[in-house]
Amino acid sequence: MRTTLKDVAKLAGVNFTLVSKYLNNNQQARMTKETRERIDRALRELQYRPSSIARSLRNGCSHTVGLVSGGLTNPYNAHIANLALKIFSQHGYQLLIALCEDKNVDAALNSLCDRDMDGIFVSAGLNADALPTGCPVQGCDNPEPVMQSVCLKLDQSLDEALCVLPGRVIGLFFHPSSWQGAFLAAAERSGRVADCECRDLDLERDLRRDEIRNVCRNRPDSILTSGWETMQMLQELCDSEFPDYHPHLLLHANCRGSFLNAPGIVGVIYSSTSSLIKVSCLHLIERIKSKGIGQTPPPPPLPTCFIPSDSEKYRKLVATHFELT
Amino acid sequence: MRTTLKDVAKLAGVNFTLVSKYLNNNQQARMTKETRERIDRALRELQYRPSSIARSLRNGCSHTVGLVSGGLTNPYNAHIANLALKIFSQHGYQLLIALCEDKNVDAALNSLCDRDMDGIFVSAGLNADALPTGCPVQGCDNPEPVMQSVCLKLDQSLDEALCVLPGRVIGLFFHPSSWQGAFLAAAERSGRVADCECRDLDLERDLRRDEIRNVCRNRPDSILTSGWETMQMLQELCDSEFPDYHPHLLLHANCRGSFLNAPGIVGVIYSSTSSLIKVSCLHLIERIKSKGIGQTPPPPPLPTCFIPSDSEKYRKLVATHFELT
DNA sequence: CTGTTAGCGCGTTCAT
DNA sequence: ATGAACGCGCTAACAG
Repeated sequence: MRTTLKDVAKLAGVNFTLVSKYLNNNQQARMTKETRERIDRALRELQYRPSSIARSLRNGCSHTVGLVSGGLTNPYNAHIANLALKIFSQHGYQLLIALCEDKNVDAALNSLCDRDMDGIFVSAGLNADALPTGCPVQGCDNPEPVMQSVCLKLDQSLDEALCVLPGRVIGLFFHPSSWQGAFLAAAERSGRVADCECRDLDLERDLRRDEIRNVCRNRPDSILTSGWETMQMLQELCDSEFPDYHPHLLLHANCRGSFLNAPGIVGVIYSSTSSLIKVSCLHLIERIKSKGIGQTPPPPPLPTCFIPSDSEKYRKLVATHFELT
Repeated sequence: MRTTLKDVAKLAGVNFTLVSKYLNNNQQARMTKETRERIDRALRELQYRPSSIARSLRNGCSHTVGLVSGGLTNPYNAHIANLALKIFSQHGYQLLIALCEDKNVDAALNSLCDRDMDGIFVSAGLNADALPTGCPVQGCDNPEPVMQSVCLKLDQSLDEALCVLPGRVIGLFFHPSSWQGAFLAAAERSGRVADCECRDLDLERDLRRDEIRNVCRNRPDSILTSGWETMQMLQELCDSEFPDYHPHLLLHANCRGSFLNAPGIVGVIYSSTSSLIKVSCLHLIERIKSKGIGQTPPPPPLPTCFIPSDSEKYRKLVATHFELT
């Protein structure tokens, strides 16, 4: 049997609500020093642990947020989950992870709603059709209007990047993300719409590979990829199947490491996934706390920067072990 | 405001306990077909979602299990967490992950106990000093007596392995795991206690590296390592700092991949981490369900097998992309 | 300063 | 077949 407030109260010889007060109002709960001590002693003697469930029921919030994530076998997803876990726990929230198969976010979202979440965080690259009402849902780098998201501010970086990418350039991006829109807009600004093409990458490894192969067959002068995995695949493919094809490469680097030294890379657009996640998590916490009190204005997009491969900054980025940032 | 049973009942024109019955006793709740339909309609119209918190309070169990895990940035931990997530959710349990810094498992364990877990799963390589009472705690491959665990059955594999490892052999293992004990016992059986030495690996990358370097300085004829990361480090070190040192290598492979083709490897002791986790998770679920009814007998140790590098089996293991198994 | 009371949403008797 | 009452453990408003 579980030890409850009443057990503690009985042992201390007081009413159980007094114990409750002692627990919650520790500072300003004014009572005899003597009773305070008696309660304290009983508390320790019985090793009392408040029932978080009863508290949740009473207080109307569970201090739990859900995370919709792709498989943790993917290091990118794992990195995000790991960080979210830390941030939320630092702020007194527990994190419940709901894995979503393929892109079936709605099922995961629903399963979380059945569990009385205070809020839901949707990992990068995922998008839902409809949002279950009831608690704030926070996406990240998701420009679709379905849920609130902190996005990447890419315009300036892309303008600079396009200057060093000659000829026809194909952009390979995951969906949803800020990249598609920003890339097309940058193409417009630079007057190279005819040269710029955008393709969506699939989450599944094999399909992704196929798409990259298609691009190689197309032989654009430049390729702009999203993430280090895509870049690796691309280079493997070029080595094995297109040994005489050497496009100009630019990638979205949310990581550091010596692999950035690979030939053909003319630069990166750098952004820290950790920052993005952090800002997003904190904003979700804000939204949870201000529930009903007032709307929390969405945070500004996260700045990124273009780093050409012949710069000092780039050398620093390269001179480390591989790690997601 | 949240829609409750009472709201549904009001709309359906019945008492709210009837709705409850309809929801839980779905099969034997005998009522007029007509009321049944009315309830059903109201249920859908209001999009009613039962409060899992209230249910938990009432039923005395939260259908939640905790997972104490190291950082998900480590692919091994991520692999375990990912699998545990799937298994538990398949069986109707949600998983709450508590990250533990360094080896401070007790803190993580305690934080989980404050959250009314039905059970707690402690990831591989982690051990606690004392166990918080109140719910079953399940380790995995943890031979320490602190918590119940499914371990690896290594004796036969190690006997075979020792036959192909000449001279002085050093075993490098994480702690806690079945390896230390099994290795020493095998040394005893083979009459080579004097030749066999056991060293514990640290979780932190740099310290681990240092220890491996120490071993290389020692120049044993054979090295038995635990896991692919250790093997990689070892090979990197040999290449860069001990180019003329070429020990016989045997590793605990819980993975496949072409990297097993590395020179010096004379074989692996193969085991599937997935199987270990699966068995452990299912056993924890058993223990949770049989709470008080009767003790659940611990499952038998998980078999492993020795695969020499000149076998057909080995070739198959090697001929794939890297993946944890 | 301390005790009484009500109710969070739900499931389970026990009456009707 | 349906409804009333009770309690899971806790907090907050109100009395004494």
